Amino acid sequence: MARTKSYDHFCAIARSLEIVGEKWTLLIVRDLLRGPQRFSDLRRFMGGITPKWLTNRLRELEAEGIVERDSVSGRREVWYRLTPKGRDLAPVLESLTIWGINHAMRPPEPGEALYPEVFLQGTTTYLNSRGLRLPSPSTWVFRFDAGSPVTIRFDGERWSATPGESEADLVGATTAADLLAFLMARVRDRAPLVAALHLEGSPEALAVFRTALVREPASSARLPRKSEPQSTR
Amino acid sequence: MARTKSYDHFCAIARSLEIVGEKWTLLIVRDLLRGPQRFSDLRRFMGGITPKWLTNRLRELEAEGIVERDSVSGRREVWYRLTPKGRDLAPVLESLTIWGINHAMRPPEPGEALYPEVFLQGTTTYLNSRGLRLPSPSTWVFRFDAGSPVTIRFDGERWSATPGESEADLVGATTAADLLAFLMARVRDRAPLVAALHLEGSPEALAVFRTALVREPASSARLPRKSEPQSTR
DNA sequence: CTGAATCCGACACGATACTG
DNA sequence: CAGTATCGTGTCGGATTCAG
Repeated sequence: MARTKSYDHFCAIARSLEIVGEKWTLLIVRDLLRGPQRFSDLRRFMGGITPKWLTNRLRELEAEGIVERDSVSGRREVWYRLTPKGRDLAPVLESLTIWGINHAMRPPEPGEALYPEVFLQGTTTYLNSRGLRLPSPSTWVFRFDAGSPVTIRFDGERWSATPGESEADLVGATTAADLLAFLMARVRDRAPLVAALHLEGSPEALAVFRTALVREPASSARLPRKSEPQSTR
Repeated sequence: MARTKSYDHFCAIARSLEIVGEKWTLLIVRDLLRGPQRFSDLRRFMGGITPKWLTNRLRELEAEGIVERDSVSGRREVWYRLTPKGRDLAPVLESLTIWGINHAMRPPEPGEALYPEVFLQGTTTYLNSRGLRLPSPSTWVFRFDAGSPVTIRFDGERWSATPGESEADLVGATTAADLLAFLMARVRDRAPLVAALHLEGSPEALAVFRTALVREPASSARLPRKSEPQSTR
């Protein structure tokens, strides 16, 4: 990209980083992996990016053939979407997600932007990396007090999170903070946190959810126990 | 890291990039993945990094628990090596390598740093991603007019490149540029480039090499043909 | 209200020289 | 060999403004 971002080094990693290694670039790709987005969607999800830099990054990504602009004729909105070259960055973002969850996560700080679309995308990536499976394909929808719903799907093989609502086996109604608290807790600490998700669905679907994600405390083990700070999903 | 590198965003990717997203950081990890290195080794492989920034990055990586310093007592040398947390970054570098080879590589430019250790590391990552296999485990050593030899190994499952020399089925003696020209050529254009590798080994080992990496031109197809610029390994 | 452009200050980084 | 020191430039954040 810019001259100072060049490494002058014959190496695929260096070349890749010259293209996608600048600030914000990979976060833009992360958001576009969920589907096309408008300028203001991107701006919102990105927390503090200034419009100037969002514009710059989008132009650079366009010039590199990673992003395409769609202006819907008649409307003033501009939609940005990934090209196949951009979609091929998914493994990079997945490996960064897995490393981050294993080595760099801490509970959200007060002022931090917290979007279910974003952290559920990370959650499903992590579930895939851990090989968690359900006995059968399942679809769960989470609705939030503020913000759009998200659909989590296990297709029998892999997990995915997509924005919006689909026909679901299970529907939860909660807040971003409560869902995150549930996900960041160790499986054996989750039982008291399930209630806040307000899950609704068939008894079978509820059982599938709890079996996979919650370890019920043995009733004889109700004594308070030293809890480690480290979370284990 | 620095305040301006913070994203204030609850997202594993953002967190990871705050730690390893600054310039040079991932290239340092790339080099340390081949094994412990001294300050000056790192400086050499990195092309143009200034000592000040190499020091900065190493200190930050140390503070993050990604790199450890080893001062051999009595000697002035300092060896840097990865911690397990640092080694866990390997998938990130592999996915960047694969994306870069598929979407961002071009022939080396005149002034560009060109190290066999580095591009053979990328080559084996790419071979693994393509699933190329040999009929049996094999070890190939390449010696260079300038620079240290590199051992390429296929263990029956995966490829790896390690610095130094081991007992080998096949030994090549060549230059970095000639080996790179061979690797970047399409399989069907490689036959005339093999000679420059000066391979020595049993006829069986040579046959394994050529079968896997070279497509011999049919003698009836010797007519010149339009060549595409795109390389296919 | 969306999708930008502009000016300014902070600091990340590069180039060069020098030290224990 | 393994760093420091100094100084210039480019990248980025913050605030404001502008056009459709």
